[in-house]
Amino acid sequence: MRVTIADVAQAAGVSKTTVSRVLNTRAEVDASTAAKVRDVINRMGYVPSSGAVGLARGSSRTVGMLVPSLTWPWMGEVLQGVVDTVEAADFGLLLFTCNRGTESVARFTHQVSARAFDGLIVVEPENTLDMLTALHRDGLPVVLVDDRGHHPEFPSVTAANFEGGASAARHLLADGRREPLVLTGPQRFGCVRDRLAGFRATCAERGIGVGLVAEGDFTEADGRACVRRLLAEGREFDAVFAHNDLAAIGVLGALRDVGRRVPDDVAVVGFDDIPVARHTEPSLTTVRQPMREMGETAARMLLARLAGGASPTSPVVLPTEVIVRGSAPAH
Amino acid sequence: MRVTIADVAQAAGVSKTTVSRVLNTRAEVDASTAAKVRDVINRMGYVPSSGAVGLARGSSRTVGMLVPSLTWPWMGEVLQGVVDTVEAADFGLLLFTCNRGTESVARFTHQVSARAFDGLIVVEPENTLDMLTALHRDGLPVVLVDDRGHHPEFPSVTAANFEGGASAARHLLADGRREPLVLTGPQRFGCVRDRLAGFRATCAERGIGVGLVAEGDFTEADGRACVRRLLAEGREFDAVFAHNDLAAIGVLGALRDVGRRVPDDVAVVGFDDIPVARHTEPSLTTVRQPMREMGETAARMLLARLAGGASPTSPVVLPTEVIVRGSAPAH
DNA sequence: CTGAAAGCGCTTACAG
DNA sequence: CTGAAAGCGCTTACAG
Repeated sequence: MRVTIADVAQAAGVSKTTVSRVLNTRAEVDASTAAKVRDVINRMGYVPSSGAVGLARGSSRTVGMLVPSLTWPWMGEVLQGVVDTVEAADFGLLLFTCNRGTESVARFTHQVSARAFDGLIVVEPENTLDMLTALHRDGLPVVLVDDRGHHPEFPSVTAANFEGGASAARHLLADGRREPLVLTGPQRFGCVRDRLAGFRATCAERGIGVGLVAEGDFTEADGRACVRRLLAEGREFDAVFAHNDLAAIGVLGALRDVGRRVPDDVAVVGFDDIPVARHTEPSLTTVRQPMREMGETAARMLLARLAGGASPTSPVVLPTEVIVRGSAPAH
Repeated sequence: MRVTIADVAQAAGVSKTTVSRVLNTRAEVDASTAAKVRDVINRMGYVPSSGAVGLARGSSRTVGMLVPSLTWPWMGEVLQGVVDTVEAADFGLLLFTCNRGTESVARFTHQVSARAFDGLIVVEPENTLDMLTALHRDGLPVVLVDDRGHHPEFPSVTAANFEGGASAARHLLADGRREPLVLTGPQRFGCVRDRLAGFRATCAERGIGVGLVAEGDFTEADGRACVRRLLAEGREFDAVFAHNDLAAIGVLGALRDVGRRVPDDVAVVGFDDIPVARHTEPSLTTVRQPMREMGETAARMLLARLAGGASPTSPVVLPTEVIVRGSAPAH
């Protein structure tokens, strides 16, 4: 059978209390006693049961992570950032998705109440916000990785959306573009409004109006359809700022279909810098969101909170960066 | 404070034993007693502590998953398949990576010994195989999602690599191609040898020799370099079968660079069907691996094993499928 | 510096 | 059908 703290105690000729103390490196233990115990521990290959420790201490050294979907193009980077940070702190990561609606949410809340983890990282909690608010008020530490909404109730990390939009505008204007189309995401998202506002503000500074703004839904199909429709209506533009890369890919497709050259006739800038971006034809210039860093930051914030620290009351904003590729080269 | 089984027992006027029995839907409980207890449970919002249950029962209703990296293009699909299956069975999923070498491995083994989970799913365990073998012999149920090696010791799920290679050959031959180049992955991987063997066997059946085989390393850069080098050496081919999509993308790039037209001059078939494949120029014909289904299958196998069932002794092989796109159209 | 005992919140023989 | 008690493997006052 597996070796327990009692086995170690017996083999070392001390009490379980003493073994526990050397395990938790309490100062009070005599050096030679500690050495002896450590020796036995190593010899027997003893590792404390995480379940028992958790029960006794009332915490599990585990954080939960709730994501809407694991197959979104940028999710892997966020996850990797979180996992790296959490593992480095010797915490476990319990992963949940809520892609199957009510059932998943119910299952998830259950896990929460079961105290399976000490704190929670949530990525874009669109349908789960009410539940999260309740849990948070109930004492569960929560950190959001979230660009979509503004949720002052939670500590959160987000990308510099306003500045990202502004940098897209600067890039296009520097290239001499004067008639931009902005293809936004759903305008109910905070990130969308911020990206648009940043783009507009910069254009306004330079005396350029943004006449053409279309609301999309972040999908490739929609990006393609939208550009087709506008061209069919006779609208003209020499640049497109799409609010995410998938939509930008749809834009590239539509432009190719109708024979407009990118970037000669129309320059295209996306947002996100998902892995596909470097492989489109032409490759996609885009405003990069530092997804991995966002995951790392969220995890660090949560761990700090669990260690007793305070959480920032305003969102932590990470910088974006224009990645220049073929679809909108430098001037 | 949080409500415990003792609180429920007291409020319902029964013993903890009885509460536990209705919790675990044992038959012996009187119907009206059970109803009363259930009522109290709902009213108090009681959920058993997973840690305490785990300790008492000796199992955690949690499975672990160990992956080499979370940012590989197809990992999200595997993960999603595993998570969906595991969640549906009311198990938790503890996620680990071993991308930081020895340190991560050590940390991970520690978690295992701590009995943080009941069983383990491992994706492509290149450096961790010795450790896994030890754990498995020690009684930890393990299932592999693994195309790279052949590990008879473990239950595993894999894609039909031989047949996948054969189908790539059939597709290219049907299109009239007669001089294929095969750009393999590292030949120490079982999947690579199988894909190559399947391709060769089908060509041989049709009387076509495979004169040109190059060993690559699965990266885009290598795929590009390899094709460049072969062309510079004056080698000719009218088709490329790359053993993964990333390498195939490199191939497309190299061919474009030197002005060869795809698919007119050279047809290209990849392997995997990662998300990028539909967005390359031309879009990539590829042999699809059913990543999500592989994740689901592995999870189901592990859960069955944890429920006391036996595991299949030979690998479970899931079918591949040729996804026809622009780089190698149907004849 | 060290240990006996209680406690964390459950489950499970065992007895009735 | 129901409950008192022991036990799962730890930690932590408390006493010495």
